[in-house]
Amino acid sequence: MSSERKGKGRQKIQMKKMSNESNLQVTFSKRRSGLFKKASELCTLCGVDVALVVFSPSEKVFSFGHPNIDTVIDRYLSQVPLQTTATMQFVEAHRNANLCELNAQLTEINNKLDDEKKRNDELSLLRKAIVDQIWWACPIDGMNRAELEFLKKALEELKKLVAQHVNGLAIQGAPTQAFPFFVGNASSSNIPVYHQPNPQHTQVFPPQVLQNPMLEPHLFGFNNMGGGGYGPPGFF
Amino acid sequence: MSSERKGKGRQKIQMKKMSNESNLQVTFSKRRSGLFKKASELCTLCGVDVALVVFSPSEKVFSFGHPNIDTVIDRYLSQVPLQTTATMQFVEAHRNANLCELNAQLTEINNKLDDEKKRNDELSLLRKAIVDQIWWACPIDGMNRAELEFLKKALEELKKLVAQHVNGLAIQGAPTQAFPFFVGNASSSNIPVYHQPNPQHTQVFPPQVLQNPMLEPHLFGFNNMGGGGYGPPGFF
DNA sequence: TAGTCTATTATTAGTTG
DNA sequence: CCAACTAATAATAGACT
Repeated sequence: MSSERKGKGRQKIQMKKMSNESNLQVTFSKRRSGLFKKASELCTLCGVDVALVVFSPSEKVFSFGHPNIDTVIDRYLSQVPLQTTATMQFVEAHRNANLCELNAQLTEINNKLDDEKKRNDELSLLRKAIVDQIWWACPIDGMNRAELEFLKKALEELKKLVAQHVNGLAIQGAPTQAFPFFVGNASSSNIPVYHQPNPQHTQVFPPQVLQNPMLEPHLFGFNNMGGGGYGPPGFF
Repeated sequence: MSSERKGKGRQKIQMKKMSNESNLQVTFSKRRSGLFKKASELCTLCGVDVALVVFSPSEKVFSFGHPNIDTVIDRYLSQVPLQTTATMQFVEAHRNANLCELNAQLTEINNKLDDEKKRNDELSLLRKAIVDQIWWACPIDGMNRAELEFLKKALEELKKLVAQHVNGLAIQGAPTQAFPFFVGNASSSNIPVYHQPNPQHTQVFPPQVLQNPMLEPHLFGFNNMGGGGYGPPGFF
Protein backbone atom coordinates (compact mmCIF):
# COMPACT_ATOMS: atom_id res chain seq x y z
CA MET A 1 0.00 0.00 0.00
CA SER A 2 2.96 2.27 0.42
CA SER A 3 2.80 3.62 -3.08
CA GLU A 4 5.66 5.96 -2.35
CA ARG A 5 8.07 6.63 -5.15
CA LYS A 6 11.36 6.76 -3.45
CA GLY A 7 13.83 5.53 -6.00
CA LYS A 8 16.85 7.75 -5.72
CA GLY A 9 17.87 6.96 -9.23
CA ARG A 10 21.30 6.05 -10.47
CA GLN A 11 24.15 7.03 -8.25
CA LYS A 12 27.74 7.62 -9.17
CA ILE A 13 30.01 4.84 -7.95
CA GLN A 14 33.66 4.63 -7.17
CA MET A 15 35.72 2.95 -9.85
CA LYS A 16 37.09 0.22 -7.62
CA LYS A 17 36.12 -3.26 -6.67
CA MET A 18 32.71 -3.30 -5.05
CA SER A 19 32.74 -4.38 -1.45
CA ASN A 20 29.18 -5.58 -1.14
CA GLU A 21 29.11 -9.09 -2.54
CA SER A 22 25.47 -9.21 -3.54
CA ASN A 23 25.65 -5.81 -5.15
CA LEU A 24 28.71 -7.01 -6.99
CA GLN A 25 26.83 -9.97 -8.34
CA VAL A 26 23.96 -7.81 -9.56
CA THR A 27 26.27 -5.26 -11.08
CA PHE A 28 28.23 -8.00 -12.78
CA SER A 29 25.10 -9.39 -14.39
CA LYS A 30 23.86 -6.05 -15.57
CA ARG A 31 27.18 -4.82 -16.85
CA ARG A 32 28.01 -8.11 -18.49
CA SER A 33 24.77 -7.87 -20.42
CA GLY A 34 25.60 -4.33 -21.37
CA LEU A 35 29.10 -5.27 -22.46
CA PHE A 36 27.93 -8.13 -24.65
CA LYS A 37 25.30 -5.93 -26.16
CA LYS A 38 27.86 -3.27 -26.98
CA ALA A 39 30.13 -5.87 -28.51
CA SER A 40 27.34 -7.23 -30.68
CA GLU A 41 26.36 -3.74 -31.73
CA LEU A 42 29.92 -3.01 -32.76
CA CYS A 43 29.85 -6.13 -34.93
CA THR A 44 26.54 -5.23 -36.47
CA LEU A 45 27.20 -1.56 -37.08
CA CYS A 46 30.75 -1.86 -38.30
CA GLY A 47 30.83 -5.40 -39.63
CA VAL A 48 33.97 -6.23 -37.71
CA ASP A 49 35.07 -9.37 -35.92
CA VAL A 50 35.09 -9.57 -32.17
CA ALA A 51 35.86 -12.12 -29.50
CA LEU A 52 34.87 -11.58 -25.90
CA VAL A 53 35.40 -13.88 -22.96
CA VAL A 54 34.26 -13.08 -19.44
CA PHE A 55 34.69 -15.20 -16.35
CA SER A 56 32.07 -14.54 -13.72
CA PRO A 57 32.95 -14.05 -10.05
CA SER A 58 31.89 -17.68 -9.66
CA GLU A 59 34.23 -18.73 -12.43
CA LYS A 60 31.60 -19.46 -14.99
CA VAL A 61 32.60 -18.52 -18.48
CA PHE A 62 30.61 -16.32 -20.83
CA SER A 63 31.74 -15.71 -24.33
CA PHE A 64 30.75 -14.05 -27.53
CA GLY A 65 32.27 -14.09 -30.96
CA HIS A 66 31.56 -12.80 -34.40
CA PRO A 67 31.56 -14.49 -36.74
CA ASN A 68 32.74 -17.14 -34.32
CA ILE A 69 34.79 -16.86 -31.19
CA ASP A 70 37.26 -19.61 -32.01
CA THR A 71 37.94 -18.18 -35.41
CA VAL A 72 38.69 -14.79 -33.96
CA ILE A 73 40.86 -16.23 -31.22
CA ASP A 74 42.79 -18.24 -33.78
CA ARG A 75 43.29 -15.16 -35.86
CA TYR A 76 44.45 -13.27 -32.82
CA LEU A 77 46.85 -16.00 -31.76
CA SER A 78 48.30 -16.28 -35.22
CA GLN A 79 49.15 -12.60 -35.04
CA VAL A 80 50.73 -12.92 -31.66
CA PRO A 81 53.29 -15.73 -32.10
CA LEU A 82 53.82 -15.39 -28.37
CA GLN A 83 57.55 -15.98 -28.27
CA THR A 84 57.50 -16.70 -24.63
CA THR A 85 61.23 -16.63 -24.19
CA ALA A 86 62.78 -15.56 -20.95
CA THR A 87 63.71 -12.19 -22.42
CA MET A 88 60.19 -11.60 -23.53
CA GLN A 89 58.88 -12.42 -20.13
CA PHE A 90 61.33 -10.03 -18.59
CA VAL A 91 60.30 -7.30 -20.95
CA GLU A 92 56.68 -8.04 -20.39
CA ALA A 93 57.08 -7.96 -16.63
CA HIS A 94 58.75 -4.57 -16.79
CA ARG A 95 56.21 -3.31 -19.17
CA ASN A 96 53.36 -4.42 -16.98
CA ALA A 97 54.95 -2.98 -13.89
CA ASN A 98 55.37 0.31 -15.66
CA LEU A 99 51.86 0.29 -16.94
CA CYS A 100 50.44 -0.43 -13.54
CA GLU A 101 52.33 2.45 -12.08
CA LEU A 102 51.38 4.74 -14.90
CA ASN A 103 47.77 3.80 -14.51
CA ALA A 104 47.92 4.38 -10.78
CA GLN A 105 49.38 7.83 -11.34
CA LEU A 106 46.86 8.54 -14.01
CA THR A 107 44.06 7.58 -11.69
CA GLU A 108 45.40 9.76 -8.95
CA ILE A 109 45.78 12.72 -11.23
CA ASN A 110 42.33 12.20 -12.60
CA ASN A 111 40.94 12.17 -9.11
CA LYS A 112 42.73 15.41 -8.34
CA LEU A 113 41.45 16.89 -11.55
CA ASP A 114 37.94 15.85 -10.63
CA ASP A 115 38.29 17.47 -7.25
CA GLU A 116 39.65 20.66 -8.69
CA LYS A 117 36.97 20.76 -11.28
CA LYS A 118 34.31 20.30 -8.67
CA ARG A 119 35.77 23.05 -6.55
CA ASN A 120 35.99 25.32 -9.53
CA ASP A 121 32.39 24.60 -10.34
CA GLU A 122 31.43 25.53 -6.81
CA LEU A 123 33.37 28.74 -7.02
CA SER A 124 31.84 29.57 -10.36
CA LEU A 125 28.43 28.98 -8.93
CA LEU A 126 29.14 31.20 -5.99
CA ARG A 127 30.50 33.88 -8.26
CA LYS A 128 27.50 33.64 -10.47
CA ALA A 129 25.23 33.92 -7.46
CA ILE A 130 26.95 37.07 -6.34
CA VAL A 131 26.95 38.59 -9.78
CA ASP A 132 23.28 37.84 -10.10
CA GLN A 133 22.67 39.42 -6.76
CA ILE A 134 24.39 42.56 -7.90
CA TRP A 135 22.28 42.55 -10.98
CA TRP A 136 19.18 42.26 -8.93
CA ALA A 137 20.17 44.67 -6.23
CA CYS A 138 21.32 47.42 -8.56
CA PRO A 139 18.61 48.40 -10.98
CA ILE A 140 20.82 50.90 -12.72
CA ASP A 141 23.05 52.88 -10.44
CA GLY A 142 24.84 51.91 -7.26
CA MET A 143 22.28 52.40 -4.57
CA ASN A 144 24.62 51.42 -1.84
CA ARG A 145 28.21 52.27 -2.50
CA ALA A 146 29.48 50.46 0.56
CA GLU A 147 27.75 47.28 -0.43
CA LEU A 148 29.00 47.55 -3.95
CA GLU A 149 32.48 48.03 -2.64
CA PHE A 150 32.14 44.94 -0.51
CA LEU A 151 30.91 42.87 -3.40
CA LYS A 152 33.70 44.08 -5.61
CA LYS A 153 36.16 42.98 -2.98
CA ALA A 154 34.46 39.62 -2.68
CA LEU A 155 34.64 39.18 -6.41
CA GLU A 156 38.32 39.97 -6.47
CA GLU A 157 38.85 37.52 -3.68
CA LEU A 158 37.04 34.88 -5.64
CA LYS A 159 39.00 35.64 -8.76
CA LYS A 160 42.18 35.26 -6.80
CA LEU A 161 40.96 31.99 -5.35
CA VAL A 162 40.14 30.61 -8.73
CA ALA A 163 43.50 31.75 -10.07
CA GLN A 164 45.17 30.07 -7.15
CA HIS A 165 43.33 26.89 -7.84
CA VAL A 166 44.26 26.89 -11.46
CA ASN A 167 47.82 27.69 -10.56
CA GLY A 168 47.96 25.06 -7.87
CA LEU A 169 46.69 22.58 -10.38
CA ALA A 170 49.36 23.52 -12.85
CA ILE A 171 52.13 23.17 -10.29
CA GLN A 172 50.84 20.14 -8.51
CA GLY A 173 50.14 18.52 -11.82
CA ALA A 174 53.54 19.25 -13.31
CA PRO A 175 54.20 15.59 -14.07
CA THR A 176 50.88 15.71 -15.84
CA GLN A 177 52.74 16.79 -18.91
CA ALA A 178 53.75 13.19 -19.20
CA PHE A 179 50.10 12.18 -19.13
CA PRO A 180 48.13 14.54 -21.29
CA PHE A 181 45.42 11.95 -21.51
CA PHE A 182 41.88 12.54 -20.42
CA VAL A 183 42.54 16.21 -19.86
CA GLY A 184 39.62 16.98 -22.07
CA ASN A 185 36.99 14.97 -20.32
CA ALA A 186 38.66 13.58 -17.28
CA SER A 187 36.79 11.18 -15.13
CA SER A 188 38.29 8.94 -12.53
CA SER A 189 39.24 5.58 -13.90
CA ASN A 190 41.13 2.57 -12.72
CA ILE A 191 42.17 0.98 -15.90
CA PRO A 192 43.89 -2.39 -15.95
CA VAL A 193 46.17 -3.51 -18.71
CA TYR A 194 45.26 -2.70 -22.25
CA HIS A 195 47.19 -4.30 -24.96
CA GLN A 196 47.55 -3.92 -28.65
CA PRO A 197 50.05 -6.63 -29.36
CA ASN A 198 50.63 -5.95 -33.01
CA PRO A 199 49.41 -3.28 -35.37
CA GLN A 200 49.26 -5.94 -38.02
CA HIS A 201 50.64 -9.40 -38.28
CA THR A 202 54.04 -7.87 -38.78
CA GLN A 203 57.32 -8.34 -37.00
CA VAL A 204 57.54 -9.00 -33.31
CA PHE A 205 60.81 -7.55 -32.29
CA PRO A 206 59.82 -5.19 -29.57
CA PRO A 207 56.68 -6.77 -28.17
CA GLN A 208 55.09 -3.63 -29.47
CA VAL A 209 52.80 -1.02 -28.22
CA LEU A 210 51.07 -2.02 -25.07
CA GLN A 211 48.38 0.42 -24.48
CA ASN A 212 45.20 1.56 -22.95
CA PRO A 213 42.54 1.90 -25.62
CA MET A 214 41.62 5.17 -24.03
CA LEU A 215 45.30 6.00 -24.24
CA GLU A 216 45.55 5.50 -27.94
CA PRO A 217 48.66 5.86 -30.04
CA HIS A 218 48.04 9.39 -31.06
CA LEU A 219 47.93 10.39 -27.44
CA PHE A 220 51.45 9.19 -27.06
CA GLY A 221 52.52 11.38 -29.87
CA PHE A 222 53.53 8.64 -32.25
CA ASN A 223 50.59 7.93 -34.38
CA ASN A 224 50.37 5.60 -37.30
CA MET A 225 52.63 2.78 -36.35
CA GLY A 226 50.90 0.60 -38.85
CA GLY A 227 53.45 1.43 -41.50
CA GLY A 228 56.63 -0.30 -40.58
CA GLY A 229 58.95 2.22 -38.96
CA TYR A 230 58.44 1.98 -35.23
CA GLY A 231 59.87 4.01 -32.43
CA PRO A 232 62.78 3.00 -30.25
CA PRO A 233 62.41 -0.40 -28.62
CA GLY A 234 63.27 0.87 -25.14
CA PHE A 235 61.20 -0.08 -22.10
CA PHE A 236 59.33 3.19 -22.19
CA MET B 1 32.14 33.99 -37.01
CA SER B 2 29.00 31.99 -37.35
CA SER B 3 28.72 31.24 -33.65
CA GLU B 4 25.48 29.39 -34.18
CA ARG B 5 24.84 26.43 -31.96
CA LYS B 6 23.24 24.04 -34.29
CA GLY B 7 24.20 20.61 -32.97
CA LYS B 8 21.20 18.40 -33.31
CA GLY B 9 22.45 16.11 -30.60
CA ARG B 10 22.57 12.37 -30.64
CA GLN B 11 20.28 10.67 -33.10
CA LYS B 12 18.92 7.19 -32.98
CA ILE B 13 20.49 4.91 -35.54
CA GLN B 14 19.40 1.73 -37.23
CA MET B 15 21.00 -1.39 -35.83
CA LYS B 16 22.54 -2.53 -39.10
CA LYS B 17 25.82 -2.11 -40.88
CA MET B 18 26.46 1.55 -41.53
CA SER B 19 26.57 2.44 -45.19
CA ASN B 20 28.67 5.58 -45.03
CA GLU B 21 32.28 4.43 -44.87
CA SER B 22 33.70 7.45 -43.09
CA ASN B 23 30.90 7.48 -40.56
CA LEU B 24 31.55 3.81 -40.00
CA GLN B 25 35.19 4.49 -39.26
CA VAL B 26 34.34 7.20 -36.77
CA THR B 27 31.68 5.13 -35.11
CA PHE B 28 34.04 2.20 -34.92
CA SER B 29 36.65 4.26 -33.13
CA LYS B 30 34.22 5.75 -30.68
CA ARG B 31 32.41 2.54 -29.91
CA ARG B 32 35.62 0.56 -29.67
CA SER B 33 36.81 2.99 -27.03
CA GLY B 34 33.51 2.69 -25.23
CA LEU B 35 33.61 -1.10 -25.38
CA PHE B 36 37.13 -1.31 -23.99
CA LYS B 37 36.24 1.11 -21.27
CA LYS B 38 33.21 -0.94 -20.30
CA ALA B 39 35.32 -4.09 -20.27
CA SER B 40 37.92 -2.51 -18.03
CA GLU B 41 35.24 -1.18 -15.73
CA LEU B 42 33.76 -4.64 -15.40
CA CYS B 43 37.18 -5.94 -14.39
CA THR B 44 37.71 -3.19 -11.90
CA LEU B 45 34.29 -3.19 -10.34
CA CYS B 46 33.79 -6.94 -10.16
CA GLY B 47 37.34 -8.19 -10.08
CA VAL B 48 36.69 -10.65 -12.88
CA ASP B 49 38.83 -11.78 -15.77
CA VAL B 50 38.10 -10.64 -19.29
CA ALA B 51 39.58 -11.05 -22.74
CA LEU B 52 38.51 -8.87 -25.62
CA VAL B 53 39.77 -8.93 -29.18
CA VAL B 54 38.52 -6.60 -31.88
CA PHE B 55 39.59 -6.46 -35.48
CA SER B 56 39.11 -3.07 -37.05
CA PRO B 57 37.52 -2.60 -40.47
CA SER B 58 41.07 -2.30 -41.76
CA GLU B 59 42.02 -5.57 -40.10
CA LYS B 60 44.09 -4.10 -37.34
CA VAL B 61 43.80 -5.93 -34.08
CA PHE B 62 42.93 -4.37 -30.75
CA SER B 63 42.88 -6.39 -27.61
CA PHE B 64 42.43 -6.12 -23.90
CA GLY B 65 42.82 -8.63 -21.14
CA HIS B 66 42.68 -8.76 -17.39
CA PRO B 67 44.80 -9.89 -15.80
CA ASN B 68 46.31 -10.76 -19.15
CA ILE B 69 44.69 -11.61 -22.42
CA ASP B 70 46.68 -14.74 -23.13
CA THR B 71 45.99 -16.12 -19.70
CA VAL B 72 42.29 -15.65 -20.17
CA ILE B 73 42.32 -17.10 -23.65
CA ASP B 74 44.23 -20.11 -22.40
CA ARG B 75 41.74 -20.58 -19.63
CA TYR B 76 38.92 -20.29 -22.11
CA LEU B 77 40.48 -22.75 -24.53
CA SER B 78 41.16 -25.24 -21.77
CA GLN B 79 37.47 -25.21 -21.01
CA VAL B 80 36.57 -25.70 -24.60
CA PRO B 81 38.58 -28.78 -25.63
CA LEU B 82 37.33 -28.04 -29.11
CA GLN B 83 36.96 -31.59 -30.34
CA THR B 84 36.94 -30.51 -33.88
CA THR B 85 35.80 -33.78 -35.31
CA ALA B 86 33.69 -33.89 -38.40
CA THR B 87 30.59 -34.63 -36.36
CA MET B 88 31.21 -31.67 -34.16
CA GLN B 89 31.64 -29.43 -37.15
CA PHE B 90 28.40 -30.68 -38.57
CA VAL B 91 26.64 -30.04 -35.31
CA GLU B 92 28.19 -26.66 -35.02
CA ALA B 93 27.24 -25.70 -38.52
CA HIS B 94 23.64 -26.63 -37.88
CA ARG B 95 23.66 -24.87 -34.60
CA ASN B 96 25.02 -21.71 -36.12
CA ALA B 97 22.60 -21.83 -38.98
CA ASN B 98 19.77 -22.22 -36.53
CA LEU B 99 21.02 -19.43 -34.38
CA CYS B 100 21.34 -17.07 -37.28
CA GLU B 101 17.82 -17.76 -38.29
CA LEU B 102 16.57 -17.45 -34.75
CA ASN B 103 18.37 -14.17 -34.36
CA ALA B 104 16.93 -12.91 -37.58
CA GLN B 105 13.44 -13.80 -36.43
CA LEU B 106 14.11 -12.28 -33.07
CA THR B 107 15.23 -9.07 -34.67
CA GLU B 108 12.18 -8.95 -36.85
CA ILE B 109 9.88 -9.56 -33.95
CA ASN B 110 11.64 -6.96 -31.92
CA ASN B 111 11.18 -4.48 -34.70
CA LYS B 112 7.50 -5.28 -34.86
CA LEU B 113 7.26 -4.94 -31.13
CA ASP B 114 8.95 -1.58 -31.32
CA ASP B 115 6.53 -0.46 -33.98
CA GLU B 116 3.54 -1.63 -32.02
CA LYS B 117 4.82 -0.02 -28.90
CA LYS B 118 5.32 3.24 -30.68
CA ARG B 119 1.84 3.11 -32.14
CA ASN B 120 0.41 2.25 -28.77
CA ASP B 121 2.26 5.15 -27.25
CA GLU B 122 0.81 7.44 -29.85
CA LEU B 123 -2.68 6.14 -29.21
CA SER B 124 -2.21 6.49 -25.49
CA LEU B 125 -1.08 10.03 -25.96
CA LEU B 126 -4.06 10.80 -28.11
CA ARG B 127 -6.37 9.20 -25.60
CA LYS B 128 -4.81 11.14 -22.80
CA ALA B 129 -5.17 14.34 -24.76
CA ILE B 130 -8.84 13.66 -25.27
CA VAL B 131 -9.42 12.70 -21.68
CA ASP B 132 -7.66 15.84 -20.57
CA GLN B 133 -9.77 17.85 -22.91
CA ILE B 134 -12.88 16.38 -21.38
CA TRP B 135 -11.55 17.21 -17.99
CA TRP B 136 -10.96 20.77 -19.06
CA ALA B 137 -14.15 21.20 -20.98
CA CYS B 138 -16.42 19.83 -18.31
CA PRO B 139 -15.98 21.65 -15.03
CA ILE B 140 -18.45 19.39 -13.32
CA ASP B 141 -21.42 18.48 -15.44
CA GLY B 142 -21.73 17.80 -19.13
CA MET B 143 -22.10 21.21 -20.72
CA ASN B 144 -22.46 19.88 -24.19
CA ARG B 145 -24.04 16.47 -24.37
CA ALA B 146 -23.41 16.08 -28.08
CA GLU B 147 -19.74 16.75 -27.66
CA LEU B 148 -19.53 14.40 -24.77
CA GLU B 149 -21.22 11.74 -26.84
CA PHE B 150 -18.74 12.27 -29.62
CA LEU B 151 -15.83 12.01 -27.30
CA LYS B 152 -17.21 8.87 -25.75
CA LYS B 153 -17.47 7.37 -29.18
CA ALA B 154 -13.96 8.44 -30.01
CA LEU B 155 -12.73 6.84 -26.83
CA GLU B 156 -14.45 3.59 -27.63
CA GLU B 157 -12.95 3.68 -31.07
CA LEU B 158 -9.54 4.16 -29.59
CA LYS B 159 -10.05 1.38 -27.12
CA LYS B 160 -11.04 -0.91 -29.94
CA LEU B 161 -8.00 0.15 -31.93
CA VAL B 162 -5.69 -0.57 -29.05
CA ALA B 163 -7.36 -3.91 -28.48
CA GLN B 164 -6.93 -4.68 -32.14
CA HIS B 165 -3.31 -3.82 -31.99
CA VAL B 166 -2.71 -5.99 -28.98
CA ASN B 167 -4.65 -8.77 -30.59
CA GLY B 168 -2.89 -8.41 -33.89
CA LEU B 169 0.36 -8.62 -32.08
CA ALA B 170 -0.64 -11.78 -30.28
CA ILE B 171 -1.72 -13.48 -33.50
CA GLN B 172 1.01 -12.20 -35.72
CA GLY B 173 3.52 -13.01 -33.06
CA ALA B 174 2.26 -16.50 -32.34
CA PRO B 175 5.70 -18.04 -32.82
CA THR B 176 6.82 -15.44 -30.30
CA GLN B 177 6.05 -17.97 -27.63
CA ALA B 178 9.27 -19.60 -28.66
CA PHE B 179 11.08 -16.33 -28.09
CA PRO B 180 9.92 -14.79 -24.86
CA PHE B 181 13.12 -12.78 -24.79
CA PHE B 182 13.30 -9.04 -24.60
CA VAL B 183 9.62 -8.76 -23.98
CA GLY B 184 10.36 -6.71 -20.95
CA ASN B 185 12.52 -4.06 -22.50
CA ALA B 186 12.51 -4.76 -26.17
CA SER B 187 14.64 -2.65 -28.39
CA SER B 188 15.63 -3.52 -31.90
CA SER B 189 18.77 -5.54 -32.02
CA ASN B 190 20.65 -7.51 -34.57
CA ILE B 191 22.57 -9.88 -32.48
CA PRO B 192 25.18 -12.16 -33.96
CA VAL B 193 26.23 -15.38 -32.34
CA TYR B 194 26.52 -15.51 -28.62
CA HIS B 195 28.06 -18.52 -27.10
CA GLN B 196 28.48 -19.94 -23.67
CA PRO B 197 30.42 -23.06 -24.55
CA ASN B 198 30.47 -24.69 -21.18
CA PRO B 199 28.95 -23.80 -17.83
CA GLN B 200 32.12 -25.04 -16.27
CA HIS B 201 34.98 -27.13 -17.51
CA THR B 202 32.69 -30.11 -17.39
CA GLN B 203 31.81 -32.65 -20.02
CA VAL B 204 31.47 -31.76 -23.66
CA PHE B 205 28.94 -34.19 -24.99
CA PRO B 206 26.45 -31.89 -26.51
CA PRO B 207 28.54 -28.87 -27.41
CA GLN B 208 26.30 -27.19 -24.91
CA VAL B 209 24.29 -24.11 -24.60
CA LEU B 210 24.99 -21.66 -27.27
CA GLN B 211 23.41 -18.47 -26.31
CA ASN B 212 22.93 -14.79 -26.47
CA PRO B 213 24.04 -13.12 -23.27
CA MET B 214 20.90 -11.10 -23.44
CA LEU B 215 19.13 -14.40 -23.84
CA GLU B 216 20.35 -15.87 -20.65
CA PRO B 217 19.63 -19.34 -19.35
CA HIS B 218 16.79 -18.34 -17.14
CA LEU B 219 15.05 -16.86 -20.13
CA PHE B 220 15.03 -20.25 -21.71
CA GLY B 221 13.33 -21.67 -18.71
CA PHE B 222 16.14 -24.01 -17.78
CA ASN B 223 18.32 -22.15 -15.44
CA ASN B 224 21.27 -23.49 -13.58
CA MET B 225 22.70 -25.90 -16.01
CA GLY B 226 25.89 -25.88 -14.07
CA GLY B 227 24.89 -29.08 -12.37
CA GLY B 228 25.34 -31.85 -14.86
CA GLY B 229 21.95 -32.96 -16.17
CA TYR B 230 21.46 -31.29 -19.50
CA GLY B 231 18.58 -31.25 -21.86
CA PRO B 232 18.28 -33.35 -24.99
CA PRO B 233 21.22 -33.04 -27.35
CA GLY B 234 19.08 -32.36 -30.39
CA PHE B 235 19.90 -29.57 -32.83
CA PHE B 236 17.42 -27.24 -31.22
C1' DT C 1 42.01 11.87 -38.70
C1' DA C 2 41.28 13.06 -34.19
C1' DG C 3 39.26 16.22 -30.73
C1' DT C 4 35.12 19.14 -29.23
C1' DC C 5 30.49 20.27 -28.39
C1' DT C 6 25.67 19.44 -27.66
C1' DA C 7 21.33 17.33 -27.70
C1' DT C 8 19.70 12.88 -27.22
C1' DT C 9 19.58 8.22 -26.43
C1' DA C 10 21.34 4.40 -23.61
C1' DT C 11 22.82 2.36 -19.52
C1' DT C 12 22.53 1.47 -14.89
C1' DA C 13 22.54 2.12 -9.31
C1' DG C 14 19.42 1.73 -5.98
C1' DT C 15 14.88 0.05 -4.63
C1' DT C 16 10.73 -2.42 -4.51
C1' DG C 17 7.88 -6.53 -5.38
C1' DC D 1 17.81 -14.55 -7.83
C1' DC D 2 14.91 -11.76 -11.38
C1' DA D 3 11.94 -8.14 -13.13
C1' DA D 4 10.30 -3.42 -13.12
C1' DC D 5 10.85 1.24 -12.15
C1' DT D 6 13.00 5.71 -11.60
C1' DA D 7 16.25 9.13 -11.55
C1' DA D 8 20.55 9.73 -12.40
C1' DT D 9 24.99 9.19 -14.95
C1' DA D 10 27.28 7.77 -19.20
C1' DA D 11 27.81 7.14 -24.03
C1' DT D 12 27.46 8.82 -28.51
C1' DA D 13 25.49 10.65 -33.51
C1' DG D 14 26.04 14.45 -35.96
C1' DA D 15 28.16 18.69 -37.02
C1' DC D 16 32.31 21.49 -36.50
C1' DT D 17 37.14 22.42 -35.77
